[in-house]
Amino acid sequence: MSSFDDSDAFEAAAGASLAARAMAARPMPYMDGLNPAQRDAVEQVDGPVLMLAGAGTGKTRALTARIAHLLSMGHARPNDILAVTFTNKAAREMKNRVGQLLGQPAEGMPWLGTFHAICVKLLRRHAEMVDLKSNFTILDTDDQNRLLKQLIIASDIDEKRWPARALGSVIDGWKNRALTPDKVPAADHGAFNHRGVELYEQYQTRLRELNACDFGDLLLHVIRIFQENEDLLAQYQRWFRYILVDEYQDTNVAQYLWLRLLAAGHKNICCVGDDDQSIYGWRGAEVGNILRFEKDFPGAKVVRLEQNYRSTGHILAAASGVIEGNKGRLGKTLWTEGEDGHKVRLIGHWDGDEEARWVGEEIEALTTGTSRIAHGRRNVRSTSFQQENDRRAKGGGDSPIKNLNLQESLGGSNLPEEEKSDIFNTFSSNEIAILVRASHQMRAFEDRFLTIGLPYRVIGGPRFYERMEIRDAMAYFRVVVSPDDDLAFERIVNTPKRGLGDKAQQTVQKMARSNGVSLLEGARLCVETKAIGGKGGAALGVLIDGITRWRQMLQGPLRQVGPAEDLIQEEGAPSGVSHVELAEIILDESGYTGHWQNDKTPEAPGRLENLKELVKALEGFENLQGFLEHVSLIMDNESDDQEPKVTLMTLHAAKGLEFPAVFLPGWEDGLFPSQRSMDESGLSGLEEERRLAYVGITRAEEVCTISFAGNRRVYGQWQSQLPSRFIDELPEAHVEVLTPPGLYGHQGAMSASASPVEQTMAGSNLHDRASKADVYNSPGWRRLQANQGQRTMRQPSEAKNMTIDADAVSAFTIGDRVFHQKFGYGEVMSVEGDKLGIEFDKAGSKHVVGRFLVAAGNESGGDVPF
DNA sequence: TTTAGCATGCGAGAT
DNA sequence: GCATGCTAAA
Repeated sequence: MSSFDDSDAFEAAAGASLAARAMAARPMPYMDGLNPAQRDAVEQVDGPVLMLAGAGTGKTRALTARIAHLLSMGHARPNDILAVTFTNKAAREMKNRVGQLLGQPAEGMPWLGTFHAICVKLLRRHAEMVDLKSNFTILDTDDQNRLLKQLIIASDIDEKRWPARALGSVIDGWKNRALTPDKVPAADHGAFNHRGVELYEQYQTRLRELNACDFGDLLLHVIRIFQENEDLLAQYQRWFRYILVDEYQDTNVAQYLWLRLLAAGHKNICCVGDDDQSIYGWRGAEVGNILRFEKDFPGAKVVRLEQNYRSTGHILAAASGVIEGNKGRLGKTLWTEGEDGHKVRLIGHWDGDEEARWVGEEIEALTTGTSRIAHGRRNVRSTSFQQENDRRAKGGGDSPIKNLNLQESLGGSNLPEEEKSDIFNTFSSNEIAILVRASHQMRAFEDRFLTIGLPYRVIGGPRFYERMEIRDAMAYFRVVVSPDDDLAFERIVNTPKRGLGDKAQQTVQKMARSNGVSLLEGARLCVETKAIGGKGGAALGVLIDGITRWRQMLQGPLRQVGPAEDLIQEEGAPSGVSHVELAEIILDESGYTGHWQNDKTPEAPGRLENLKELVKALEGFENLQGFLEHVSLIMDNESDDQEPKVTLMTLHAAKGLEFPAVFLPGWEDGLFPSQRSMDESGLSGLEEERRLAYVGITRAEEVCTISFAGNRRVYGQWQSQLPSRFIDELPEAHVEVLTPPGLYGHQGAMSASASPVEQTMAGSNLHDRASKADVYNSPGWRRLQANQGQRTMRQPSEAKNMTIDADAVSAFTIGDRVFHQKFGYGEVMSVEGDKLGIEFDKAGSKHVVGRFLVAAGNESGGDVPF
């Protein structure tokens, strides 16, 4: 515990000078430019405060100003403040911005972080109170699933019918609700074929044996420690004199309990959030927490931030119109001093491909200034964009893995000068985002953008550390650092392939179990006793020798991993090998790098690239132990490429972001709102979807374009779609209905038979929906319907075939110059069916599927269907 | 033991 | 439509 006291003293000193500096310059400079509501939220220092911050109302600004205020007015020292966020990104951003307000980096805020990071810190100190050692490992979802799978199989349950993932989410659900196995209510006992609770219990036992915990445990263990040790809790209550919580609407029951315990004494808790942006119910968030705040904390002051600095009047009005459909809101009305701007644009398409094609064309129009919208674009909006850019330019962040996140996810910071100069006449690609409900919707857009050569980036998907190669590499590091890490050993023992299949691995398991040793030791015994012989045994022997050798190369006398701040690198490592070099050696000598070098699949170069990045990331750490300590909590996936690109992501991923131009495709009932959401959660599911719609619209600063398609392929099957009910809820006065020019009727008649699908499009449904809402009386809407009425001839499947034909491989012959999104320019060397052999200028020779290629230097022809 | 070929089933995804 | 995971063959 001594390190705790020491670091506090140090941090207090640092904080005092922070505050002094800020004060010396001018009293309360952080208040500059705050509106009255924001000031209110900043100045109400004591007692419970709920800051209801609508989208784009300067929430982070107010929150960081509040921290600056607490510090510089002497209410608190940096280590007196507990500030929790959900994501590392948010924590980083808050740190940076507090630092900026105070004129120097806010290094000394030890308790600003995510719920999980703070819990890790607490739990390392008090691990023994919950039967863990302070060097416990944190399992991620993947580890968790493998462990659960073992338990399921051991219990003689059919893993096919009852997959580990399902059990994992059941258990996570319980942990989100702070339910330990003994507290699971009877109503839930049927879960997982009535074996859920029993398996949950076994799982917890295994975790304790492995000296490990999962993400949920981080919170639950800390809660238990607090509940069982009044004195300790009281101590922390005194230490954390001021508590701030970001995105309070996303807290789950466990987080709520955790906060309530800590705030119980002084009640100086300031929660910031927006009930209208609660979109994470499916992962345990309880909107109820924010709705109940005033009951939970009697006498709470509620401040509403309603002045919006982001979006135009029409966009705000459209968003407000939609969200008003929800019941049980705390209620806010966003307003702006800015212009009304453009109305929200609405457009219908024949099918998903046409929607993607139209969006692609519209983006080209926006970026080249040929769109009507782009003309006369004024220099008004960009306060927020500008601020964001400034912040990023200064930023860099204090993250120890800088290399991986030089830029925030959108990469907007370092536009070349010429881009900046005309940014206000047209839109840069960086300023445009396409936000989809489900990630599979992205495919159509990716295909289209690759075809027309429009640069795009996808946000989301697997994070860096979730990638196979990263997890493999980390497993190697883990085995070297802690030889007892059986889960890691299992992962790497036959990766790359060493001829050690199920049977050999079972032999190792048995050997380890009967001797009561780790798998690594068990494997050693297997080799020594020739229990595993032949080729496999030899390879295993090589691996074990390698691990032993690498272990000796670890710097200094091996110390078990403790709290990160206790890890002090010792000078003059005996081996003379830095941990970065060691990492390279491990990956090389294990054959792992070679494995990917020999791999001919198109992903292999990317994976090698990722491994390089991983090694680079190590530079930011003192040693391997320190790296592993932090990595499961903080690695993220942000690339540092500078080229302006359109952003493609899910609505969920877009929360908290903003873009001058936003496309919201796929507004069709069943897709959005999602059928599954409504089936599972009924009205509350629908309301969450509606909040998602609200989040989507409010991401847009200037131009918001909603679209839907009449036909869509769902799991390979064509389905006719109805426009989303949320479209009916858009207030007419703020919507402009577009008809895509030249989109319809260019195909020519083919067959007169009208399928049910086409009748839907042509006939009553669209029309009924429109007239029922009595919204779309504009000429554009009528024209749209009329045009659709004429088009009774084209099968969706035929449309698709035509697209394929036009895109087809045969478009390329040997000798053609081509472009590939990932590998760049190259020349066609061979053609085999849909696979093309390409000699790339930079990336060497590869086999690529034809549809990922674009004819180079031929943008206008050949590659564009129709 | 590995891998090729077929059956299966599908949401959003921080920590 | 495609990724995942199993069974059959090499």
